[in-house]
Amino acid sequence: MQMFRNEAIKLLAAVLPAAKEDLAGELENPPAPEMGDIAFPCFKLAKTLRKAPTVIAAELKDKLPESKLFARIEAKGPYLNFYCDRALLARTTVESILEQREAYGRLDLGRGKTVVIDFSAPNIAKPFGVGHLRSTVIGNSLYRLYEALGYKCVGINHLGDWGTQFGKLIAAYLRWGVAEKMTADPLQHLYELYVRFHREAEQNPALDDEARAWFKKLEDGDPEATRLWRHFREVSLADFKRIYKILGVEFDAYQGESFYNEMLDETVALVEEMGLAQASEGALVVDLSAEGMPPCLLRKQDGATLYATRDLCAAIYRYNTYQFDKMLYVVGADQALHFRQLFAVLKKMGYSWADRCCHVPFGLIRFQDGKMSTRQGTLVFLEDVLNRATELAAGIIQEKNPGLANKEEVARQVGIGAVIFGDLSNDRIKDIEFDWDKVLDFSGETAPYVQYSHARICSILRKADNWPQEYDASLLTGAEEQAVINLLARFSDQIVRAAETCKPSVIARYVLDVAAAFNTFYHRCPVLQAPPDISRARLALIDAVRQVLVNGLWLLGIAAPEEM
RNA sequence: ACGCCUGUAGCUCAGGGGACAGAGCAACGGACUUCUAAUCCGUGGGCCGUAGGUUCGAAUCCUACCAGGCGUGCCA
Repeated sequence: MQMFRNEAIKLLAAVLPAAKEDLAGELENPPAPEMGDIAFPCFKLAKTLRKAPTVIAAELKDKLPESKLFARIEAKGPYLNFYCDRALLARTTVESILEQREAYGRLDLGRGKTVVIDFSAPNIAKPFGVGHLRSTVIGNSLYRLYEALGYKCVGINHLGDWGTQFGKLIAAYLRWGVAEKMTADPLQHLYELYVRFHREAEQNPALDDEARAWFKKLEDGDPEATRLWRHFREVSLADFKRIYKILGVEFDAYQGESFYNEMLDETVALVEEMGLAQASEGALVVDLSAEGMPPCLLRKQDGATLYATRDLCAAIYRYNTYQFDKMLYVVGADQALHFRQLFAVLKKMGYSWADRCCHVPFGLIRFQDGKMSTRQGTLVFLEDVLNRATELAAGIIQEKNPGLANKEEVARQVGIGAVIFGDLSNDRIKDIEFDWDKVLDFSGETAPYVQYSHARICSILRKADNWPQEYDASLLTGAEEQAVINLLARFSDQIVRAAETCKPSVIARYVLDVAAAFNTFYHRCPVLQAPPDISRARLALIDAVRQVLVNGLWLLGIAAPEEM
């Protein structure tokens, strides 16, 4: 498609005074196939040329030189519409997909550049809830998107393995902990203790002081506190890794908050040396009133550090380690102010790379009755969601395709794919109301819909076993075929847009569009029963669709089973 | 009180200056001797939160207001 766009720009530049780059920005995608493949609106020329846009479009049509890339170029009202040579578009698109395979859609815009992605970051000693799924799957998808554009990616899991909550947990464990439960199901027990702590602290505020004291002890290296912390961390991490394996998510580094403990004093000292820190109400803060923000707290009254301190330290450490060209923080929108403060402090410290740091916010998952809360014990465990989705998928397979060879594996892929897709298919900034019915709905705009389309293609290709792989894609000129090809040709554009906006939903929507166009084609155009030359061309086309679906689902972190 | 985000079909959401505003779900009506019906085709359904403004052109940009969510120094 880029080839056709460049040609259109070349033609226009030959008859218009405008620069090629400006023309490139003007080109649009027509809303309907009858209107061609590339459109050039003439409104803006009306002023400089002092003519009506419709007149300009008509005149341009007559003036434009011939091009063998376009079947025709027509003026439709104020638009100049370019109609690609359909046979040529079909050939170049299908052939390049089948040549490039897994690499189709990839670009090298980011060659030599590094992007650090901070994502998932679950809190140690708390179960992995559906809330943490968002950061995990969005971050994982962004990792793959940037990688597809040629960037070197560094995925960091900034585990919440330090902070006041450990004081609470230690206090709670020492009061109410039961060793047998801790051995049997450590995460469940820790969760119960955490919930109980918050419930009892409401009646008994002295508990909070006790927790703060334990955290201070932990920071000061108290052996008892350290031993418990280490144990909590160990059992949690083992559990998280199990879930990441189920989700197919990997990290280049697990550098949690505790990782920076030894560097904290140094960082705070640096801020102080720069004269940016000041005492306020017993705490140490960086004043940000000039930036119109509340101050950023670096030390509490008792001298203990805060979240912001460690994030500041982490940012500096990461720049020194990776010299990133971009750093993405995939963290909930409720922390927007924190990141604005963090970036403002970095800027005050004179780090020019502060502008390369970017908060990628997302909306909260909540219930009808409000926000999900670990403290109140209203958490929905991710694993329960994944298991129920998998069971449901297994049930449907049993009903529709009982002879399927690796049922459990496919049920996992479909169930988990549905959960991931449900999270990625809408704009990340929007809040999600958690609804079991919706999570467990496998029809319509869902991963199973896309996976099913893929499986259907695989089924046809299996039946066409040993087809000669010789085809003439220029025969693919039917409306359904062209609709599919038009989408396939625009895959790279969507990857770029998804990465630029940090919105995996762009790819999710795209993959749905491709699947929908394929399904329409499937119902109207026989593949195996068509005349031999058409049949071969259509086999090539559906193989291309299959490849784009696989590549697209990969970018979302979703598997594409060949049968389901 | 202030700041940020969101408001589009009954429900969940696409579209984020350009050609008649689109899907899915739900409802109703059709299509499985034919490549997997987790599918497809069709019908109905809209002051794009409200009011102004910018523009040749606004669901899209600006302002104000309304509604909801989130946040606003010792949680993360």
